[in-house]
Amino acid sequence: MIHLHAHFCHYFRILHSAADQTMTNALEAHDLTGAQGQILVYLAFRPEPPCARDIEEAFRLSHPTVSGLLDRLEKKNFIEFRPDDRDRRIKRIVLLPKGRDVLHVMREALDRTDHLVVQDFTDEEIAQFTAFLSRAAHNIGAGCCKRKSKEEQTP
Amino acid sequence: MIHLHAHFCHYFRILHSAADQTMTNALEAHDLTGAQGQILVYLAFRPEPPCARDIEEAFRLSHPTVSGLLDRLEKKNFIEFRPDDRDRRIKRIVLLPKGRDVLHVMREALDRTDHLVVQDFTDEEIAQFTAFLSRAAHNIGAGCCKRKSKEEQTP
DNA sequence: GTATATTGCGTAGCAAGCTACATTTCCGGA
DNA sequence: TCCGGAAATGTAGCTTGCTACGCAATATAC
Repeated sequence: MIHLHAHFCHYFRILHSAADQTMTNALEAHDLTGAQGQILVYLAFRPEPPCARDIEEAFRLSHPTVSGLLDRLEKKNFIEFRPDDRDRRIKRIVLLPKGRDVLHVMREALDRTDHLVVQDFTDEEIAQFTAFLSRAAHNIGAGCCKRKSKEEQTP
Repeated sequence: MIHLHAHFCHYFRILHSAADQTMTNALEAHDLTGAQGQILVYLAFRPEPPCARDIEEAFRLSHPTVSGLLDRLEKKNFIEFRPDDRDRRIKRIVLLPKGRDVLHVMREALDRTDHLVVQDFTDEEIAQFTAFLSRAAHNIGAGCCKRKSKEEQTP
């Protein structure tokens, strides 16, 4: 197939779509999608239960998107919401045992997908590719966030 | 922001989402989205009006996705459908003047987005990054297509 | 202390991706 | 010729992404 359309956004869409489907297929048996699984991994990594806002920043997603993901995860009993003691606006998101049980499946799926992507890369090429992706993400993301992230507030 | 989630699928999602939004913002004044605009560019590049199936293969999209995109483009009069003389199953997709008029805007938006992504890359780094993306797309796409593409049929 | 701004979340409505299934048309083999 | 499989498209229904709006609670300014 000849691509005169080999712009970056073309590659990004194809890679995202294929990686996402690979993840989703791997998790199908557990009634999870790729996006939902990634949220669970994030929850496990956080020492304290985060709120929806934290997830929005970590994944650079809008809050209705995160809200929908969390609603579906709650309906399926992977997580639950817990009110915050100090701030009644906040709902803390708590990983439930059912969510914890699928973490290893998630991590395996992430690793296997990564491996598939760079299956014929040398270690050095993987490092270069990762560095390029990180720089590109920074380039395209710089200034796109409507709101400063909590860490870089300059009052 | 520290990312313990720096898996490839994480980068791919962020890059796709940001590139797509950049494109969509650039085209907002023309009542087009990024995905719709890319279809128009593809139509202009084809010597003969293609059918929906061709677009599905070129963009690696499912046919309901393409069907929806084309429906919206038709409603907005960027394209029209023309029946094929020989095969009554096929609807040829014809770029209308209104569609042709926005091509330069589209191409500029694509180029500007590309430039944004690699704004601090050297020419050699751009070439390497592109090569990596192409290899990754091949790696993750190999075998993912339910159907052989027309070119590589081995009867 | 009160008025205003900011923040966190909810919801409506849309686009774009998917699977699964149905329908029409074409093609090829018996 | 006819019948069954393949191919192109249509449609239903889901997830995931978005913007734009509204509301309640907190934080800040005066």
